[in-house]
Amino acid sequence: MLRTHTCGELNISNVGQEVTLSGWVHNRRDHGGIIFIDLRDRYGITQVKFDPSKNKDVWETADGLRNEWVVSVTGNVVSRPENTTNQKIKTGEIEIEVGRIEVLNKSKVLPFEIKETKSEETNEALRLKYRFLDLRRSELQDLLELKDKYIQYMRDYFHERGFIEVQTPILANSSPEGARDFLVPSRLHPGKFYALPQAPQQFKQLLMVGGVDKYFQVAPCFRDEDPRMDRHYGEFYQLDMEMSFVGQEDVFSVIEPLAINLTNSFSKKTIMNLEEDGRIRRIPWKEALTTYGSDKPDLRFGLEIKPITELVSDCGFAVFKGAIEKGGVVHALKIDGGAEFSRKEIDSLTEIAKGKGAKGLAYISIKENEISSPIIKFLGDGLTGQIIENVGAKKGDIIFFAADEWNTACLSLGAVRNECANMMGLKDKTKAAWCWIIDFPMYSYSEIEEGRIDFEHNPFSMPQGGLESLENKNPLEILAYQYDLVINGFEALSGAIRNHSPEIMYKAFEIAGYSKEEVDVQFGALIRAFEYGAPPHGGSALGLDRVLMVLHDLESIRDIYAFPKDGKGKDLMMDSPSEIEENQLKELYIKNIGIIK
RNA sequence: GGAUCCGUAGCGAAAUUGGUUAUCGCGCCUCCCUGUCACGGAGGAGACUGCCGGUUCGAGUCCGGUCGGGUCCGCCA
Repeated sequence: MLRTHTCGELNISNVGQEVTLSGWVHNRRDHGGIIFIDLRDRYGITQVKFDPSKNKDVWETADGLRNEWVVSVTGNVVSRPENTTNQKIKTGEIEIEVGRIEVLNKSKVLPFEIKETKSEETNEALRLKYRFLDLRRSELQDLLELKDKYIQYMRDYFHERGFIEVQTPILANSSPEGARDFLVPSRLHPGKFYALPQAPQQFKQLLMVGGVDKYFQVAPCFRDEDPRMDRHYGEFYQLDMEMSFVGQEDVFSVIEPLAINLTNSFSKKTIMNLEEDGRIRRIPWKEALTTYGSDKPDLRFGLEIKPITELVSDCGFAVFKGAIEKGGVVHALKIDGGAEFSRKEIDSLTEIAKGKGAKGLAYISIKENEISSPIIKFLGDGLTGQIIENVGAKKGDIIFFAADEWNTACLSLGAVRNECANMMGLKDKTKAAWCWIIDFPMYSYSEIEEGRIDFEHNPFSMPQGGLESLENKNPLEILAYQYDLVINGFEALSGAIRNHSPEIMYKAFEIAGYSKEEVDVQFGALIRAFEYGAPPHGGSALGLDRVLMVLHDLESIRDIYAFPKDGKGKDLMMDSPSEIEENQLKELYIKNIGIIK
């Protein structure tokens, strides 16, 4: 018998029973005579004691134990003497008087301490190399359990609503749009390759054509792009879903309660910012960019941006005037209490604005006794006063300005807004601010090729107004039934009502410069399927690792993977990626693997 | 591809800004200790200060390069 109970469950009601516990030696306290061991497993810690006067042999074994050895002990549960209970642990009222002990395995001295330390206090590369030790921390165990609970909740949620979970292929096709693919050489078809799916996008749409009208999947997705703090390298999971015969609001009505329930059930955050009817706020993409300078705004704080193009259209400041004459805009961002920013802080904000393409960062700082600004002399006192009044600034505030093309003005002030919130501590960790971003544009100008038009987000979305819009409107003004769900400045979910009509599909691609033949080659399966009675459909994909990270304020998305890759895409524990044998390549009909520098 | 920060015993940090033998806590080893729970006490081992080069009478400290790691930009339909 390796165990009859776990180390977390015994209490005063078990006194008198003989039990067997198995686990790791968490800590050992040797008093010369009596020895205490804290025995640990996933469920908790129980103190076991060894008294030399009662059982010398067992005591001698205990004398030789070291941290992280694995032992099994059998003994009686006894209540602790008065004044020796430990309130800090669940089992602190009792202890085990050991009658029999077996050492199940020994352990080398650990490369880092897991007892009484927080994971972030240890070098992360070392933690990742010894992930199996890091996982022994209750911190990480709790996160694995939490993730399990989220996934369980999601699965139940969708099943209750008539969805079925369907597995889509992992060996799929390379897709021309989007992220870099992971390629898998085919042995049966020399010279051809599979690709790991970046998302089950096309498969789930094909399921809709196949009559599976409510699909979901906890879906693995693979993208070969550089990682970030909120983006795990290579592989991640999405809660993917798709429904037939729905419009945008139908999808929202499935997702909204889920987002709200997950927040309330599993996180300590309070949801703020809901509409009066309890719905999550919907913000058109254009408004989000203008007002918050981002398509994933953090709405835990205000700091709204205001266009003042008309107010300053005739001013004497060449930078403002020049931008407006070229068709650009002037936006103003008031930071309450920002007049206290130092020169150095303003310089660093300027760098942030420049990083988003701004040429500089003009400001008006309203100090106690004076207005300090490098641009007042150009604006004049009168216009300065009007601007201050227009943006509602008061003593102690600072106003930042962006004068540029609309896009650059938005994004640069958005970055400044975000950094100011950091500097002023406005990102309240106890709050969760969800919002929908809707009405994404269908197209935008290509950044690669001057004058060319590209899909702004993805080619599968239905343009608002359908074929008529595509035929009659300026492509840059066509909106898509495309939406994101945002929490605290992070994109949690992305989705769309899809384009299910071959005719509209060809036209949409034609505008982005694809011929009918190219569409047939690259998206042949989908188009062909749509020719056989595709139902209208739409759905979404939620980045579940990222949502957990945000709702639980984790330092890194790596924390919620049992075995994460490091920031360079390596698994330090398994030492992958690794070199392979020559004959493995041969089997795949691949020769001359050389690195092109 | 670019920017930026970091690298000192097994782990976490310090070294008075270029000055003796590189310090402290935890961990490890030995001994003592019968009610602790981050037990306590005494002693001990353990470092080519990431690596290579330079400046200097003298470098953990300054400079150049390189390797490794974190974060950000690009990228992520």
